[in-house]
Amino acid sequence: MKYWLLKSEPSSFSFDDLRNSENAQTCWDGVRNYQARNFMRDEMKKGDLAFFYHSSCVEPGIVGIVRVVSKAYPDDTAFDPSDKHYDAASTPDDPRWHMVDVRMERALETPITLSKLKQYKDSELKELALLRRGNRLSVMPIDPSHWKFILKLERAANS
DNA sequence: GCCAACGTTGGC
DNA sequence: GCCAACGTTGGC
Repeated sequence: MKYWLLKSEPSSFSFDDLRNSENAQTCWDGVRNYQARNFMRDEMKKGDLAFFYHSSCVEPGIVGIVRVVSKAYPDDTAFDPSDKHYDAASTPDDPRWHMVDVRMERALETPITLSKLKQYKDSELKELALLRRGNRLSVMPIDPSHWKFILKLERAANS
C-alpha cells in the first residue's frame, strides 16, 4: 500500500466539502498535470491512503486523511466544453486525463500546518516532496516513514 | 498583489 | 531540439 498527499484549495473544494459529500466520497477530478496524472493513473491503488492538504489559504497544511476507493478512470470533466477543466485534446476514445475516487477517512485531530512541517525540513522531513523548493504537484507520493512521522506530530500536538 | 518556480506552447 | 513567451501554482 502506498501513501499520498492530495492538494486542494479549500475555496474550491475543502475537507468539509468532502465530509458533506454523499458517502463522504468524491471523484478527484480536474488534475491537469502529467506527473500528477501519472501518479494517479499508474501508481495509485484502491486502498491507498492520502493526506488531504489545503493550499492557497490562510493556514496551508494537512487537515485530514482520505482513502483511495477506486483505481484511475477517465476524467470526464475534460470532455465537457462548459467545464473549467475542459481539454479538447482529451476524448472518451483516447482520454488524456484521469481521476480516482476518494472517501474521507478522518479529519486530523489537529491540522498539521505547513509551517509546522517546515520545522523538520532539515531533519525528519528532509526528503518530503511537499517541502522541496518550487514543488507545485497536486498529487505526490509520501514515504511511509514521513507518513508515520506526520501522524506522530498529530499525536504530539494533541497531547 | 507580488513573485519565484515551473510546465506548456509554438515559432524557428 | 532550442528557447522565448506565456500561464499557473502557491506561499507570503
